[in-house]
Amino acid sequence: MENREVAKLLRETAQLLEIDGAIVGRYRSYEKVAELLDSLPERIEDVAKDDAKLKALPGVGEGMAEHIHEILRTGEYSLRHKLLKKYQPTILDLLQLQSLGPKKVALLWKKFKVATVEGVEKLAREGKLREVEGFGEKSEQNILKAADLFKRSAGRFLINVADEEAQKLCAYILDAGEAIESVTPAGSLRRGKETIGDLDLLVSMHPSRDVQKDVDAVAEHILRYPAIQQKLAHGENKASVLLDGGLQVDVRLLESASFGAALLYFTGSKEHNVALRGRANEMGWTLNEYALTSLKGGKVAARATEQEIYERLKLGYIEPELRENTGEIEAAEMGWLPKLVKLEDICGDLQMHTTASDGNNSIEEMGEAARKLGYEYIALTDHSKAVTVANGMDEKRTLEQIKKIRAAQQRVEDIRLLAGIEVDILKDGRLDLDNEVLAQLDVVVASVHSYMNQDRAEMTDRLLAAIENPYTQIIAHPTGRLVLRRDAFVYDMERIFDAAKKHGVAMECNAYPDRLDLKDVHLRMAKERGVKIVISTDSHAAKNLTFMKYGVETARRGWIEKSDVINTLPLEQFLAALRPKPHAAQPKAAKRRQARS
DNA sequence: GCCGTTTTCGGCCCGACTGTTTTCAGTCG
Repeated sequence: MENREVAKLLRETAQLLEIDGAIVGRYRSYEKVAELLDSLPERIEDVAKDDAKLKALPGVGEGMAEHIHEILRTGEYSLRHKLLKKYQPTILDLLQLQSLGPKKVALLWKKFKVATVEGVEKLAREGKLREVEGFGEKSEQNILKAADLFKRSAGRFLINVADEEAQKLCAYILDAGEAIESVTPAGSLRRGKETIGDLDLLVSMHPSRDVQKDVDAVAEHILRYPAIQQKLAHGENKASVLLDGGLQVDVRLLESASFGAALLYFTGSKEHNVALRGRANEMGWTLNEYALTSLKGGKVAARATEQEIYERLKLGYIEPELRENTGEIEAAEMGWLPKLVKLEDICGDLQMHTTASDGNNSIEEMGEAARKLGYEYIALTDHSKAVTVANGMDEKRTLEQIKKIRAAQQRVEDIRLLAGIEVDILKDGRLDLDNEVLAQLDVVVASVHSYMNQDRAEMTDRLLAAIENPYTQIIAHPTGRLVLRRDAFVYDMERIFDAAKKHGVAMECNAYPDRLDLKDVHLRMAKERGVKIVISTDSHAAKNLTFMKYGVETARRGWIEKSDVINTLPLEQFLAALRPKPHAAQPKAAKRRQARS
């Protein structure tokens, strides 16, 4: 059983317990363990084999360990099952509705025995909800809106979608005038998370004689943004709107004096903030979105920048991508924070497609676009023949493509065009092209595009075979997942990483926003096992080359440093870092040196 | 249900906003 499946059962149990009226601590303990599992790099199934190891996890005691054992043994958790029977399996849907939380869901159940979105919607339409204490006419309207949204969208967006909306809206807000100091996206977008639920924008206002007047003017300007579908809320210093695409945006207006505290608070993650506040308390401070202040006397210690708040908490500056409470606070305390890889460290892009298979641009066009991004080299890696839908190349066409790339090199200056391939890993782990052809390529990227539902053992063997093939240099999008659309392949990742390390095969962090594969926790695992990483865009058009930034952000979330990523190396060093080809002719100079000695 | 160099019982992060109230509970992030 996968960690997220176990986490889901525990999280749902927490929600059901809260509806059931359990005391706050009891359901919090389930939530905490669910959060832990979501970020745990090891498989909980493996951890649980050793009961002492399981109980050593923070928040897992005698009782919780027993529950986890039960879930792993039976695939279900009896308390969750019992509660779902007591209510209805659909009752959890109601919590998805804005303005409905566990207390109100419990009330609705008590009064109407209702447990479906449709049921609540009907009651709201008939004006019956207002009979319940705590509900009124306005609540009915809100629930009707929320039910509508629930039906229309799952509610999460790919990072590039949110990023593009954020850039447009930030530029618009800046037009409001001189009162604005800066507009900064916070939240999960700033942390580089693979999907974004809603957008948090912080608008910092210059100090002035009448800040409130400025704030009101800016808020009015924001509410006139043309792409607003619906206004959700509008308070003294906050506006929430729904954009046409369905993305919710929360804009907060604040004075520049407390910008650091606000940025820290609204960047999150929630778990990171909780831990920081706990640490603040222990040190005699209290931390909120306005400032770090002393518990006694309320004296402000820091608020203008994140740096000074971390400093007062005796921590190094923690990059937003690390703020998930998965060890970054301890690392910051010890001075062990990684020096994360940056976009400008990247010297080349190692996976992209041209019109030879399913890309939209020619070799030259890709080369020219990459040169403009300042790269020193790229690998052109079209598909191999097994991917017929993508017009994959057979041996003959691959050899022709190599010639075309060599010829294009004559016409494109200031960037090295490496002849590559994205060769398919067949069902049994063999590669889709003959060794004689693979031997002539500069870069061999291998990946899975078929039989994605193989069981754990088969898929493990298949990938192991591919890694053991002496021509494989990079495994692309290693888990095959599609963000929001398809789950990752199931295989023994630790064995795969160990094999990759042993054979010098690099694992890709695919920067394409629909993939982001390897993902953050797997990258961290790979790094810990000493596996080389490459970050590539998998571009199918020249304009996709800019997706690199999402790959870099994902790598940063995985604690990846420049030295972990081989395409941060200049060309010659990069080529030397790739797995050496079998029987590769030694350079003449090396041969002479050998002869002399 | 977990946890503890103040605690083995009593607390579990904190504040704004909303919509309901007429002083506040619930939701949200």
